[in-house]
Parts: sequence; C-alpha cells; structure tokens
Amino acid sequence: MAGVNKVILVGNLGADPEVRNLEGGNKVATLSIATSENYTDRDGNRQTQTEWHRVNLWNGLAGVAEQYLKKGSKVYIEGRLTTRSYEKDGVTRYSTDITARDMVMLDSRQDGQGAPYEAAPPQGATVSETPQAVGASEVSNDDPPF
Amino acid sequence: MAGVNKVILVGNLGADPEVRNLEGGNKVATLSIATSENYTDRDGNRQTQTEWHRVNLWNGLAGVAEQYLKKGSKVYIEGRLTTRSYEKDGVTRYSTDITARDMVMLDSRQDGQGAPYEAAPPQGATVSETPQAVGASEVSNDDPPF
Amino acid sequence: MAGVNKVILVGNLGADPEVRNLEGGNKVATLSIATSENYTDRDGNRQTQTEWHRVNLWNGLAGVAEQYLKKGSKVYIEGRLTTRSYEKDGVTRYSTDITARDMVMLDSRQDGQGAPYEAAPPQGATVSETPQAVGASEVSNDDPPF
Amino acid sequence: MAGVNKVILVGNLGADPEVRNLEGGNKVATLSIATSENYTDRDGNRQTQTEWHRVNLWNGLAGVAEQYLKKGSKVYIEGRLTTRSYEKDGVTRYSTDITARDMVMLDSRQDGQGAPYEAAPPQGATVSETPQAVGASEVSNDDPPF
DNA sequence: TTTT
DNA sequence: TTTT
Repeated sequence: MAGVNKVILVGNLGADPEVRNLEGGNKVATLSIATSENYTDRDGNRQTQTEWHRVNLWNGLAGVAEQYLKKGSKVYIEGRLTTRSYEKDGVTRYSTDITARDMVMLDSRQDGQGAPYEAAPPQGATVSETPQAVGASEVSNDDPPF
Repeated sequence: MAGVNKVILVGNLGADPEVRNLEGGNKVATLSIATSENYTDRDGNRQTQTEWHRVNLWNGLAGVAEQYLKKGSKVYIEGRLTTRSYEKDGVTRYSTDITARDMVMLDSRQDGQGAPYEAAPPQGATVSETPQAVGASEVSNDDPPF
Repeated sequence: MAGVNKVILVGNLGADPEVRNLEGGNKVATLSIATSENYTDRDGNRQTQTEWHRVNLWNGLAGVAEQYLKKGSKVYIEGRLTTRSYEKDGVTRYSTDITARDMVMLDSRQDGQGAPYEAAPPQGATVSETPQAVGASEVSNDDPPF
Repeated sequence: MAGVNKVILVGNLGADPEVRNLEGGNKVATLSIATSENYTDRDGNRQTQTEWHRVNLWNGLAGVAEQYLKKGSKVYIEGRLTTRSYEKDGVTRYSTDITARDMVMLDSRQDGQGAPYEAAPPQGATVSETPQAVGASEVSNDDPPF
C-alpha cells in the first residue's frame, strides 16, 4: 500500500513568496521556483530549458520563507507531489504542487547589496517541518541519531 | 542558472501502460502510478492518502514498460517534472507529468498467475534511458565507474 | 552551514537483521543490503556489480525490521551517511554506515512459503522514525499536509 | 537483481580538489565535502553535526571540478556509494566513497575575491558525466526529452 | 551475504 | 485507476 512520493529541487525563486495566514491558525507560503537545465540541441547550439514549480510550505517552513526568501533566492527543496482538483467556469481542472518537507537556503549572506536580511540565519540553514534531534553518529552509544 | 529537478516514486500502476508510436520514430509509454501513504488522523483513525502520477517513458524505457508492466505492477521511477500547457475549449490549461529517466521493476516473477511474461527479465531489472557502462569500484584502477 | 546528506537504496537483505537492545532503552537493527546493477562490459558481456551497505535503524524502525524483515527481503531505504571512527589493534579505523529515516517494505505478502509473518502489515507499508500526520492535499483548507 | 544506490549531497569543500591523471588516460578528482546539520540537543542547546564525504569525479566532471572548485565551494552532488577494500599493514580495510554522476555548482560568481575563474560557467551550471540532450517538454511532439 |  |  505504502509508497514513495519524493521531489527534490534546486532552483531560484521567480518572485517573492506569497504568504497567507489561514483561519485555522496555519500559515502557508507559496514559492514559484525555476529549475534550469542546459543542453546542446541537435544543431549543436546551447539551449536552456526552464521548468517552473509551485511549492507550498506550511507553518514553520512558511515563516522562514516569509522572513528570508525573496525573488532570486536559491533554495534546495525536498517534498512530495500533491495534485488537487477544483472547479472553474464549470470545468474540473487540476493543479499539481509540491508540498515541502525540508528546505535549505543556498544564498551566501555576503552576496547581498545592502543588508537585506536583518536577522539572517547562517547561509544554508536547513529548516524542517518536523525538527529532528540529531544525536552522535556513534552506533555504540545509546543514543538514536534521529 | 542550472538546477535540480528530480522526482522519485515507488508505487503501483492503476492501469496497463498506454503506448504510442510517434511519427518521428519515437515511442512513448504513459503510466498512471499511485503512491499511497498511511497515517493516523486527529481522531486516531488509520487513513490512506493516495496520489496519482502521470509518468512518460521514452523509447527504450517505453519498450520495457510495454513488454513487462501491467495494471498492478510495482515500480521505482526516477525522473523530472515537466509541465506543458495546451488549449482546450479556448482555455489554456496545464498538465504536470513526470518524464522518467530510470525505472526499476519491483515485482517478483513468481507472483504471476500463469506465465504472463514470456521473456521476463530478472526481477528488479533496472533500465535506463541512457545505458551506462559501470566499471569496477576500484578508484585505483584506470577505469571510470560511469 | 547546513546541507543535505541523503541516501536512497532499493535492495535485498543478505542476512536476517541483527538486533540489539541498548542499555539506555533504545533498540537498533542493522541490515546488510545489496544493491545490484547490470551493465555490459567493453567486451559486450553482461556483468552484475553488487555493492553492500550497512544500514542502522533505530527504535520504531528497528522493531519493524526485527518483526518483518529477513534474509532476502527487498526494501526501500532513505537515510543519511554516518562515518564513525574506532580503535582496533591500536589503529584508527573508519566505518561508513547509513542511518535510516524511512523504510518501505517491497515484498508481496503472498510470496512467502508458509506463513512467516503472523501479523504482517500490508505489503509496502511505510514506516518512519518520526510518524507524520498527513492531512488532505487541498491547499485551500486550513490543514497543513505534514 | 537490479536496485537503486543513490546519494545526494549539498555541502562545502573542505579543501581544494585533488586531481590525478591516470595512466589509461582517465582523470579523477577527489573532493572532501562537509554536510552540516543543526539541531537542538536534549539540554536545549543548538549543536552542529558535520559529516565528511569523499567524492570521486571522473573525466569530464573531474575537469570541471579541477577548473572551478576550490576550498569552500558549495556543491550539489548526486552519485552512488562504492566501497572498496585494500590491504594495509597486513590488514584488510574498507573505504566508502561516493562516485559522482552529476554536479551542480552553487556558488555565486560574484562572491569571488578577484577573478578566480577565467572562463567561469554561469552560476549553478550542471555538469553530467553523461551529457543529455534535453528536448522540448511537449509530449505531443516527436522528440524524446532525454 | 541478497536478488534474477 | 493501484496496492495491502
């Protein structure tokens, strides 16, 4: 029954995050992320192909995105595919998004012009929806690593 | 500019593969794959959430899918997300698919009723769009491992 | 500073799990997993290359491994690389293991000879070290999906 | 038989790449990459845990590493685990490395002091051991995407 | 040491 | 539409 549904992206935000505070007290941030691949076409010319992805982050991750990400930011995202259906103009339509489970910010702090992030975390800070206490890597101690 | 666009799925086919032979000589197989996750809801009841994924396989991979996969087959898929737009009834609509890069068949041969596959490859046979010659794992020899 | 350290395996157990109950109350199961790749060498002969991996599972995952896995079982493992050093005969030696974060069992129930698992979970049951409540896939409700 | 053996890293080089040109004409570059995770220990203190990984890149990838990477560079690596054994002082020892299949450079060009890269590719350029021609994302054309 |  |  169970399976694996995993997406891994490294790309840049095409716009600032859109953040919504929902009635039930949850927060969701939506990112539009471009992943580009370079390749050489059959005529030998270099081409770039870009895909755009809608990524939803919830609560803790949404707060970090709201605070630290902006248009142009580079991020690593791990999540899962979720397709939802909705009615529009009497037609059923589908939208496929990525729900993030982990995010790593990949921009250098020092690359900013000015001081865009007041309380910026260290470059590359990892944020998980479900924070994990990571113990020592020794198998022989009595401490689980997750 | 370049980035990462990766999808990893383990799930079951909801139907037999749909195979099309294109005019240019290419072959494409489309799979409908379900990935299911079990969880306990806030009332303590076990629930299953299923996502459905459209996966396109090309040429070599398509041929293997056509020959060996059927409704119910369990597979591992690695690929990338591709969103295309199309017009329907004068409205632009979007469809997000997965283009497969690698596939591993996860069914045992012996689970079949009868002998569905005349020339079945070993269970779990890996098929790549771009077959790789894998050398010895010794770093010290003069042989690259890919 | 933060980064990504991820391992994904699909392979078979070379032996039954080794389970230890530690003094602090933790349980650890160690799996020896083979991943095999087929390729054609430069002389055109089919070859198989097998890598062996040591995988450690903790507590909840260890219990599931102890109960349901055995020599020959096929599993999907997601985890991270952990290298530890130890002294042996006055020499510092290193061992690189994988610490599992998720496991999916890939064997069919019906492939058993007899009834090896009294209370076997559904085929492909996913077990996580940190169980996740997964909500609906609707973005528009007020329910976070993780 | 076949399986999956995949490693994904995002981390920084602890030293400049070590490059060797082998007798058979192959080139190999070895990277030492740190992946760090932040967590809160049971006393509520923030801790960082760092793992170090040995990554081997061959030929084309090795050339790119040699030319563009240096101590401190941030990279995304995808590859597979390879364990080799060797004799030292009459004892069999094991070493587990990662053989890279893809690399994405994650540093901004503009972060350099001076002009370290004469012919630097765009930031985040992806390099694969086996370059892939990536076609259009339209399923309906006759062009395979890999 | 697995699997086919 | 799958799987258990």
